[in-house]
Amino acid sequence: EMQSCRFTFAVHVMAVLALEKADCCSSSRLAQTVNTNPVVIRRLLIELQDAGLISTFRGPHGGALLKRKPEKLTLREIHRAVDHGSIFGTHPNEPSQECPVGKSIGKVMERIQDRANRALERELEKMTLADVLRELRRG
Amino acid sequence: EMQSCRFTFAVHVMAVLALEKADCCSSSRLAQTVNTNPVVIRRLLIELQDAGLISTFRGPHGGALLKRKPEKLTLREIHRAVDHGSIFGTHPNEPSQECPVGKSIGKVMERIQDRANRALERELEKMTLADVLRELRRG
DNA sequence: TGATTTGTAACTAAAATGATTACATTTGAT
DNA sequence: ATCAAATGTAATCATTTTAGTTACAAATCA
Repeated sequence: EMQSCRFTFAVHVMAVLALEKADCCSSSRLAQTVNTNPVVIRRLLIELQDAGLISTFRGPHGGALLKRKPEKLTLREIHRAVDHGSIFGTHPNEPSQECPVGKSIGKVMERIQDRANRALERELEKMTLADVLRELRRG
Repeated sequence: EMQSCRFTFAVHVMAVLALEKADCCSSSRLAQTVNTNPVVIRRLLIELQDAGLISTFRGPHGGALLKRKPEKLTLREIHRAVDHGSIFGTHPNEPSQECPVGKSIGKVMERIQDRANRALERELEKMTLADVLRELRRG
């Protein structure tokens, strides 16, 4: 099903930034550890910055900095920053309005989506970036 | 992000089958209400059948039949039948093994995935096809 | 002034996804 | 037996999504 690695990339990047602490980390260095292109990283950093999770700086010794303690940063926040949209897709073509199911399934699926999304976010909210660092240390 | 409408299609189809009760429903009729091609529906029906949720029959007056009471059929079962895979994608290219984060991030993300998936399934398990029918009736 | 880095646009390549066509197979009715 | 209706299934197409890439202007600091 849906396969975007944006959230995975974002968690990876945030973990590196957390380890660097006060040292700016350039998109090139981040791209190296993630093994992708710096522009892909920069696009991600912009969204993390818009969400208030990091700051970025231009010029020599520029790069990205974590704005908050890892203990106070949940995976839900990272997820919301980079992964909009919802878990399932909706009907690409409008279903038949003559059929009682087709007529109302849209609204019903919307509610199911909401519940599923909230359940996902509740779970992600239980995990912090500090938890990720802890597990990384354990290998 | 990920956008497959297979789960939405499946819930739609199952709701129609539930309303039809003992009458077989052909892939063409289902395709009409979903507004897609019969083959798309047939491929879906095969997976629902493999999961034991419906039976299909060939020949004239053939089609699909619900195998279980809607009250005893959770959305989780429908989801598992048609939507394998996981919520987020993983690194498309192996991250740098020199970086402590790159080295272990795979395992860590796997655990996060597991937790997220389980949370999603727990929520879907709380909803039955009968609940969907009830909401459809309310409009 | 020059080196370094972000921000951003434009484009490419690959993968995923639904839609479509075609046809063999099964089944039931006449 | 034959015919019509339906599934099962392979092959292909078109669209969309996604990551990756190139290029360059803008900012920043030494």
